[in-house]
Formats: sequence, structure tokens, C-alpha cells
Amino acid sequence: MRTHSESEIHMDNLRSATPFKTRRQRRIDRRRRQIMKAATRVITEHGYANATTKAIADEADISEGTLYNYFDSKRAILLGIIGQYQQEADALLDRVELADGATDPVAVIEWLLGLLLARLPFTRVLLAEPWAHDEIVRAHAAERVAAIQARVQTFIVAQIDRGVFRPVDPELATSIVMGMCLAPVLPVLRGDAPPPRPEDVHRMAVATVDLMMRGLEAR
Amino acid sequence: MRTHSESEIHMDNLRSATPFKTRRQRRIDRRRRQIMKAATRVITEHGYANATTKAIADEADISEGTLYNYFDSKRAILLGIIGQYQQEADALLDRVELADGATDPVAVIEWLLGLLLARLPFTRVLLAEPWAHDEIVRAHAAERVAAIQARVQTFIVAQIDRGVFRPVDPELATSIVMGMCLAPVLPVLRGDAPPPRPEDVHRMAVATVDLMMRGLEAR
Amino acid sequence: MRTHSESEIHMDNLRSATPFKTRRQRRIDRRRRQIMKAATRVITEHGYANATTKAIADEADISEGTLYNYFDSKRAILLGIIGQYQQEADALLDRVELADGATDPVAVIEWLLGLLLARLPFTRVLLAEPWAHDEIVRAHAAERVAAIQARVQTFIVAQIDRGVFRPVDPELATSIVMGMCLAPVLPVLRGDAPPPRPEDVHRMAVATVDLMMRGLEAR
Amino acid sequence: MRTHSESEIHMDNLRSATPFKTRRQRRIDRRRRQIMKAATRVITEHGYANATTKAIADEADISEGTLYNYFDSKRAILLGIIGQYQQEADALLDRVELADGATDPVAVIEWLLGLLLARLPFTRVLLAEPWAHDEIVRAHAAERVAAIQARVQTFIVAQIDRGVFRPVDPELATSIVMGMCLAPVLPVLRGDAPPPRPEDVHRMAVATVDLMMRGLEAR
DNA sequence: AATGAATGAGCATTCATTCAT
DNA sequence: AATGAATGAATGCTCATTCAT
Repeated sequence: MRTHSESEIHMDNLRSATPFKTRRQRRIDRRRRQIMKAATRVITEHGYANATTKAIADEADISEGTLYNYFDSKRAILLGIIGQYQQEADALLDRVELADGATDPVAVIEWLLGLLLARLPFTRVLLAEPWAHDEIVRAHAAERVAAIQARVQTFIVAQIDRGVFRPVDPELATSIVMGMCLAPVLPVLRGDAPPPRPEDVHRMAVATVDLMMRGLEAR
Repeated sequence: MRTHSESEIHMDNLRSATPFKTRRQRRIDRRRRQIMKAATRVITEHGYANATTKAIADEADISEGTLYNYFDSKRAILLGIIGQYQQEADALLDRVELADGATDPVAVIEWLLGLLLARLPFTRVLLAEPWAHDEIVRAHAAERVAAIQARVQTFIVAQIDRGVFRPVDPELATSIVMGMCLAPVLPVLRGDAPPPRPEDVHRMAVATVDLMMRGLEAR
Repeated sequence: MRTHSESEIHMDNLRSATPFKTRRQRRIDRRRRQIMKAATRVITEHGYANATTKAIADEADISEGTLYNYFDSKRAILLGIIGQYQQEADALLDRVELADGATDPVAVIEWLLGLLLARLPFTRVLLAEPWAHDEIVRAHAAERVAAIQARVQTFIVAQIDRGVFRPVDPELATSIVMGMCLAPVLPVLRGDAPPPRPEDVHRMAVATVDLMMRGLEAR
Repeated sequence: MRTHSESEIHMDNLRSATPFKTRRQRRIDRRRRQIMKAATRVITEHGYANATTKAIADEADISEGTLYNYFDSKRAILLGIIGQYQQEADALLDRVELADGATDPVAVIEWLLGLLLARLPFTRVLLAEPWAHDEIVRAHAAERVAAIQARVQTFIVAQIDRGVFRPVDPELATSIVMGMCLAPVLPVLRGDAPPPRPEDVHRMAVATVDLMMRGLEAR
């Protein structure tokens, strides 16, 4: 079967153009998601380079051969995972942007931490595997991060214009703000700490926003 | 050669006891550094799991067999790299601690960014490979990060006690501060941005300290 | 394929419970026998330590990778060979034991020599490789020899009790009797002599029994 | 150094022709014996194929390079060991032959068992390694065994002629007699039993001669 | 003569991918 | 469409042998 990439494109076309999919197409989509889910679990636990196609197939409860009916290669599975995550992240950012400045910043950060944690395995794959030095994978992940960075920067600039934020270097501030958001969940991502309970996530968000807005300095 | 561990111990003894090393010991040390340097380049480019012993040997301009005269295994090379980096990082932290509160925070951050960037390949290996899912490597790296975290937290607590910092949750603040420090160099580490010039590093340090101390909020 | 041990167990269950095997199981068994046969040839010619997996695969006319679909390791192949030989040897001993004292001793020895010679390559592997200094292999082979030794000793004790044999030290006598049986075929096993024709085997058995029963002494 | 083989020959010439050796030659001989002794220990423990030149050099307390100043190759060491053993075995057989028929057969067997056991490591190497399937080693060992066999057979024929032994097939009887002599020490050679005490050796010799002369049959 | 670092061919084993059923 | 046996290139590692010092 040489038809995956084409069928992927086809699928995307269908998805954006019309909500109709053939029964066949739905079955294919279901299988692909099943495989990506299994692959995410395996990659999360062992890393992409150490994740064998056999392990992924076992986890997905299908045979190794079937894997290749739905993806061209092991790498294609990783790219699929990244693409899927991208959709969810974009959706979050859309919601934040819509709500605009009116939104409570604590709530935004809490949303973000929530997404990072809820999609823990995906986040791990997204953050850990770019270092995997596979040019294509790297490019995909870098593009993803850049997109998010751009939207955050736009938001910060808007807040400065509006006089809510002090006038700071927007680019550096964006980097630093993103670093601040990532920092509290890093130990969890690394598996060095257990996933926090919802109230912990709230505390994290409050502390992050507090530091982000007011800084460390005593006044 | 079964002598690495013993010779390492010997070396350490000599190092702490006297600055004298035999000509042989110096030759061995030189070779080990040469191999670690080559391995760092290869691992930086391809990731640990994809770095073959052949590639490392080629990069070091020696034969594959010779590699094993100086390290017991591929993993031992990675641990050697981590160990060497650790020494340099500890030295920096010692200097900062000695200088104490009197030090200009901008200078401290600049030092830190400088270390991260000067040892760019080492930093990359240290940050990227804990995800490698090799328990021993992971433990080593985690321990390293924990040590740094502890020293930063001690510093923050001291500043709070002294009334320099506001009373904030020390643990969360430590995470966030570390995230803020790491953030500006992350794109460089990922290879998505070129290494900054010294004046850029200064700008970064200033901006980081400014945000860290005063926050985003307009007043 | 991680299924060897399980499928082996499954096989055993089937074997003892019912004579039915799936088509798949039969194919697997056939392949395993094919590999063991090839390995026996290679090990016979070069010794276990010098038998490469490549040579075994070539001899079995499969690829090296396929080898590992049926055995976990090179050593597992050797253990498989020993295990298979064990079954045949046990079957012979069972038949001899059933027939009991009534049997003509010449016929028994002839049977034994026949087994050793008919399974010449297996015998060679069994006798040569215990020296291989691989603890697991050695233990397997030693256990095998001990089992045979025990049955022979039981037989000798019975004959002494029955007054057919003189009262001799049973343990030493057992060793010596086994040495006597092995001796005539040793040159063949070592490849220093061609395999004897059936009538030669008969002569050997007659001579062995004659010496064993009546000794060298002129009377 | 390309001079080993020549110096070996030279040495042999000197040895047989004259008792004088240069100081240099004596030093060389001493080193060679030292190496063979070390190699015997290592080969005994790990088998020839698993004995590394490093292990042999360590055991002999010299460097790996020095090994090659005294032997052309690893195999040459094994051949040297076999050659040395041969001299000792020949000496024993000479003594037995000289003493002739007058000798107590129990004493002869006891001597033989003693030699096999006293030179346990050598015996192991001689018996175990012929299966190593190295044609040259095999040829050497086979020749050795054939020489001993010939002398034993000559002895048996003489005893038959003299009316001491029954008229039996001399060739088969020789094999079987040798098997009988080897049998009691086999477990020791295999490392499955501890070396017997001198009184045990005597018991073995008595039992072996008893069985050998009178057989098992009750009369 | 002695050393031991350097070599590189060779080894057992793994795994992404293919393809006959 | 699904299977899983077969493949073989690639990997980390070993070790007999060489050779500059």
C-alpha cells in the first residue's frame, strides 16, 4: 500500500472541505489514531529511538505488518503525533485569543498548564524528541514552537500597547514568559515528579502569574 | 584495558593530593578528553541513541577498538561527559556563593548564561539526554539538576530572609527562576538560533533580571 | 518473536495432552529442527565457541535474523540440541530397563553403540561441549550424564543382588563400564576413524561384553 | 621478532645434541615455560577458544606484546603445551616398559592415574581441546594419543603371547583398556568431582585392575 | 627485550521494513 | 485488510596481532 500520504492529504481535504467521510475513511482514521495513541505511550516510556515497531504494534494490539498499512514508516507515526498535538494546541490558543484581555491571566496560565499536563505524553514527545536530531521531525517541532511563540508575543505586545504591561523587549519577554510557564511542569514532564493535583495546578498558576506580573523584588 | 576505573581513582587521588601526574596518566587523560569532545559533537548532532561508536571514533580520529581502551562502553562516555560538565558547573556555583548577596544579580545571570552558552554542546547533551530513558544516565542528570536547584533555592530563601525578595513560595519560585534563566538560551540550545554575541548576552541578562525582579505589571 | 519459551511450553502441553498441533506450531517445530540440525553440523565441525551464527544460518539456508525468530540466542540452540538428544537417550534407556535382566547384554551394548554412532554429530556435541566452560551448558550436560550414570548403576546393583555379577564397588564399576562402552567409539567420535559397519559394531559389542564379563586374565 | 620457530629448532638441536645452552637460551626457555604454565591455567579454566591473550599475559605477569616475542601466535602456545606434556607421558611409558611384565599391574595403573591427575590441567587441555576443531591442534593431539595407544597395544600383545592374558582382539582390547583407565578420572577432569586423595587413587587402581583382569561375571 | 596502545576484522544480536499467504 | 515470518544492514563490543617507543 503506497497510499498513506495521499490518503492523509485526502483526509485533510475532506476534513476542512466537507464533514463527510466514507465509512472506509472513518475506519482508517480510527486505526491511525489507535496506532498514534499506542506509539505515544511507547515513545513516552522509551524514547523515540528506543521505541520498536514491534512494541508499538503490540501496544496497539495489531501486527507489525498492519502498522505499515497506515503509516509509511516509523518516523511518519511521530510526525502524525506531532500534527495531532498541534491541532489541540491551536484550539487552546484560539480560545485564549478570542477571550482577549478580559480573561483572567491566572485562568490562562492554568489552562496552559492543564493542556501541558493533560496531554503529558504528547508534550513529552514534542519537547523531548526535537533533540532527536531527525531533521524532519525537528523542523516540524520547531515550526510548532515558533507558531505558539508568535501568538504569545502578539498578545504581549498588545498588552504593552494597552498599558497593561510595562514596555519591555517583546521578544525576550516572550521567551522568558514561556520559560516561566514551562518551568513548573518540567519535573513532571521529566518523570521526576508525580502529576500534580488540580489544586496544585491552581497554586502553580497563581504563583507563576504573581511572579510574572510583580517580580521578586520587595517594595 | 581494564584500568579506567582504577586509573580514574588514581587520577583523583593525584588530583586532590598533588598536581603531579605521570606522563602516562596525562596521555590517558588527554585521550579521554579527546574522545569526550568528539562524542559531544556527534551526540549533539545525532542524539545519544543515534550516535554510533563508529561515528564517535571517526570524529576522534581513532579506531573503534581504541575507544574501548579508554571507556568501558558507549554509555560510559556519556557519563564521562556529564561528569566533566558537572565539575565546571559546580565551580561556577561556588564562585557565585562565595560572592554572596553583594553580587550584582545581572552579573550572576550573565555568568550563568555564559556558562550555558560557552559549553553549548555539553549543555545540549545534558538537557537533551535525560529523556534518553536510560535509567543510569537519567539518574546522573537528575541528580545534577537537583543539586543546582537546591543551591538556587537556598539563595532565594536567604534573600527573602534578608528582605531583599518578597516572601514567595521558595520551591515554585526556584523552578520559575530557573525556567527564566534557561528560556533565553533555549532557541540557541535547540539550534534554532545562532549563538548570541556577548553584548546580546548582557542584554538578555539585564532583561531577565528586570523581569525577574519587577515583573510585567505596569504601575 | 518473543514467543519461543511460551510456544515451547505450549508445545509441551500439547505434546503431553494431545497429539494435535496447529499448522503454525508444526511449521515452527520444523524450522527449529532444521536450525538445530544445521547447528549440529557446524558445531561438530568447528566447536561451539567457533561456530558463528552466520555459519549456522548459512548451513540452515536462512538469514541470520531468522535464527533469532526461533531461538533467543546462540546458546539456546546448543541447549535445544542437548535437550533433543536427551529425549532419544532416555527412550533407549527406557527400552533397556523394560527388557530388564532377561536381555542379552551384547544386544544392550550394541544398542548403545548404535545410538552413539547413529547420532554421531549429537554425541560429539554432547561430549565435546561440556568442556566449553559455559556454566549453563555444562550444567545441562553434566545432569544428562549423571542421569544415565544413575540408571546404569541401578542396573549393576540389581545384577549383583541377583548373583549375576560379582560383588564389586558399584560406583567405580559403573564409571568403568561406561568407559568401556565409550572407548570403542571414541576414535570415531573424534573423527580419527571412519564410522564402523554394522558387523563391526556387533564385533565391538561382543568384545566389550566379553572383556567386561570375563576380564583379560588367562585361566 | 621472527625468530621463534628457528630458535625453537635451535633449542631442540641443542637439547638433544649437547647439554650446553647459552645464558640467553636458558632465559628464553624459562620464559616459554612460564607462559605455557600460565596459559595452561587460563585454558583449563576457560577453554582454549575463550582464553584471551590478555588473560594469559596477565597470569604470566608479562605484557601482551612480550607473549609474541616467545610464541608466534596463540595457537603456538597450545601446541607448545601439548608438546611438553608429550615428553612427560613418554617418560612414564618408558619407565613402565623398562620394568616390563615383572611390574605389578595395579602399580602401573596407579602410576597412570597419578600422571593424569598430577598433570590435571595438561590432561584437560589434551583431552578437551582436540575437539576444538583446529586442524593443526587436532593432528598433534591425535598423534599423541596414537603413540600411547601403540605402546599399550604392544604391551597387551606381549602379555597374550606370554600367556598372561587371554587371546583377545588386541586392538579392541587396547581401546577398552584405555577407556577403563580414563573412566574413573573423567569426572575429575570434567571438574564435576574433586581430585581424589592418594588412597582413593589406589582404590581406583585396584578396582580397575580387578575388573580388567577378572571381569564382572560371578563364577 | 619489554611494553601496552592501536588496530580492524569479526562477533552475537536487534529491528525497520517487505511480502507471500 | 491483516498477518507475522523473513530479511539483512547496522550496532556495540571483543580480541589476536602489530609496532612505535
